[in-house]
Amino acid sequence: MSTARERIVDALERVLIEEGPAAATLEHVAEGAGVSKGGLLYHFGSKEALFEGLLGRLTDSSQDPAPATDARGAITEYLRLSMVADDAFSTTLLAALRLVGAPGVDVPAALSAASEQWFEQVRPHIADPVTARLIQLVGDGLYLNALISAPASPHDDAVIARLLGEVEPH
Amino acid sequence: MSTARERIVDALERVLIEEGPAAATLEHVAEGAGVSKGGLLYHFGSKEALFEGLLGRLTDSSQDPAPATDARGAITEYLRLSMVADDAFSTTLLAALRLVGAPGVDVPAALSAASEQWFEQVRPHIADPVTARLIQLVGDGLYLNALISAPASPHDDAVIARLLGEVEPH
DNA sequence: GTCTATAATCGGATAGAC
DNA sequence: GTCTATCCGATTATAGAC
Repeated sequence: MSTARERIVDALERVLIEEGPAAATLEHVAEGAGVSKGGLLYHFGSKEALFEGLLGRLTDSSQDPAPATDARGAITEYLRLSMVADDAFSTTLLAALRLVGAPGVDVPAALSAASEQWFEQVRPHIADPVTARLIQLVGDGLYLNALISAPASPHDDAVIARLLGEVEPH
Repeated sequence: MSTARERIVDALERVLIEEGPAAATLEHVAEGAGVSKGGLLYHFGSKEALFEGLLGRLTDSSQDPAPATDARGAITEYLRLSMVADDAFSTTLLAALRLVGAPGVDVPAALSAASEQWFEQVRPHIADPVTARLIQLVGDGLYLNALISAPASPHDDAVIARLLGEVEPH
């Protein structure tokens, strides 16, 4: 059974992604979590603290250990998660992206650190640093597309295949 | 001399990028443009209309004709603008990115359309559609990095150089 | 730990003078 | 075209009961 704190952050993510930052009021988030505004404020003493709760989750889940496989597996998983963006980490990340510019919390710093941490799970598998950066940027590009709900391109799979070819030439 | 409407949208962009969406109140934007709240509301009848003013500018500037050069030149310019993000189009685009999720305006649709329009200036120079999509995704990745104020990687130049090599092999 | 008031502030929008 | 004054709803946060 999940704690009230977790349910509240879950609700915050949902509201941010589905209804936007303006809808992320204390009352509305509380309602989504099945508690009252007062109940929410017991767990998070202010709106700022609530947002920091989300950033804390972002930091935590970016440190989740990778299923540690071979290079192809790691890279495929990295890019495919950026593409479909339906796992826990992607959800938290996309929610945090909608918080960029919120007052009192340093969202960019948390996002930079988290995405860097997350990419550290693939980097060891790639010898060439330029190839590594290329793959990271493509992952970031896929997240930007998810942020603006852009449809996937029919060539995305081929792009991933080509990148895989670059780590295991010929 | 710029019109009042233009100065107001200029101020909106500045506030969105430097202080975030929450600071983009009618009064604060009006102050940045050197007019009163009432003055702003004469030009844009509501906050929604103000935001649509920004999206309109995004649509317009994404149709600016490219300086039409060769493939290398077009692609270099495309990626370098995404990287430094200090031109008019990038400023408008980064401001609009902070508006994602705002009520009453379809920011994702405007952003998708604009970024697609913008990329149309390079696509004709690239024969292979997979390479084209790869370059587009890298450009998007660079914009995401600009959105979260992430420092440029020392390998970004090499990434661009490699992509240029893919359109003119050997 | 969770709830129901209530206080205090802020933001969007209207009306009307100039 | 631009301003000031004002209204009204929404939102954050506090106080205190249960």
